[in-house]
Amino acid sequence: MKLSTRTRYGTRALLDIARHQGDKLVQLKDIAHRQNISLHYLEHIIAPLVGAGIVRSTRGARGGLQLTRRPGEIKLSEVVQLLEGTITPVDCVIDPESCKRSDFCVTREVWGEMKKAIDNTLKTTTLQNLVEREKGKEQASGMKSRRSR
Amino acid sequence: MKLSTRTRYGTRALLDIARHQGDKLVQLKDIAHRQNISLHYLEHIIAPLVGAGIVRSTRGARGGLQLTRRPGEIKLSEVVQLLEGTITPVDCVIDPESCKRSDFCVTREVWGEMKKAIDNTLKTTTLQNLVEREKGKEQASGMKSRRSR
DNA sequence: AACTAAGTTTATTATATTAGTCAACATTGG
DNA sequence: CCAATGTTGACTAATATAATAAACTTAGTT
Repeated sequence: MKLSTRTRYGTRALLDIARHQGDKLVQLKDIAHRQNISLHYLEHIIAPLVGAGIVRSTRGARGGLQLTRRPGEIKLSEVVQLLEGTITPVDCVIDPESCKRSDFCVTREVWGEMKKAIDNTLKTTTLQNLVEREKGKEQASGMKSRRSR
Repeated sequence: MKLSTRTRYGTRALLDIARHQGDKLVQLKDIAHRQNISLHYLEHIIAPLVGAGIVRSTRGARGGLQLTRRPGEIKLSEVVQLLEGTITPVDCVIDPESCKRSDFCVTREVWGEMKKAIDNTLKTTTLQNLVEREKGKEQASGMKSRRSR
């Protein structure tokens, strides 16, 4: 019952883009460095996000990545779907045909409820939420060690 | 993000015991047959449940298995914990030391909420709930095809 | 005591998934 | 053109999962 690193890294990469968006494009290289993820691996992770149109990539010098929608309009459920595929404790929950017992199996029902609980968490969180949390955290820790600006 | 078959088979095995408990002990062989699970594999799955004392096994002729508590007192969260270990989308949620970013990582918070949602589902379901659901289902399907008793 | 129906334990194997690396390639700004 | 940057596909290593097999132990039954 683990999320793959694809999903975890990918989510962090998107959050990183959201936070560093400005005039310039955000470069993979920099994301990799800031997030401490292998550049090569990150390339593979970003690919499906670009493919799905959640991220736009610009090649060549001064190229880089940018989000195509506002962070508040990107739900984690969508991100996870793209990187992890449909999340489910068991296949039969999304594909009853995959098990003969589906019709009468009650454990299947519980796993279905589990999936719903998960989906609900992801559906109600956007990249914007994450950005705000991060800002909040930075401020909180900054107040302890530094003088206020 | 899948549950292992251990957990799924194990849950079904417990449900099977709960439903077939009576004067006689429930035999592994019969569970394996009814649930369509390899006997050998089932042995491995039952072991930790016996070890944890949720199930008592009696050896020898006429031996078999029985629950040590009433089904209403066995939560799925406990069963899953024994078979799957602690369920978590990412290790850092239960062990902050496992990642340097734990202190300031906001994706970690979301995965934590996901875990909570999962735990909550499992905490609120008992074997007894499953037994009742199963009985309900059988009755419902019986009404269509058979005359009532 | 011998027999036998269980459950127990340990090894082994096959397969799938995941994580990660490497290298060649394509595009574009300057 | 050429240097910076993203794209793609092939490949590998490590790990986890699922399942099977076989030898072993225990405890009723006769």
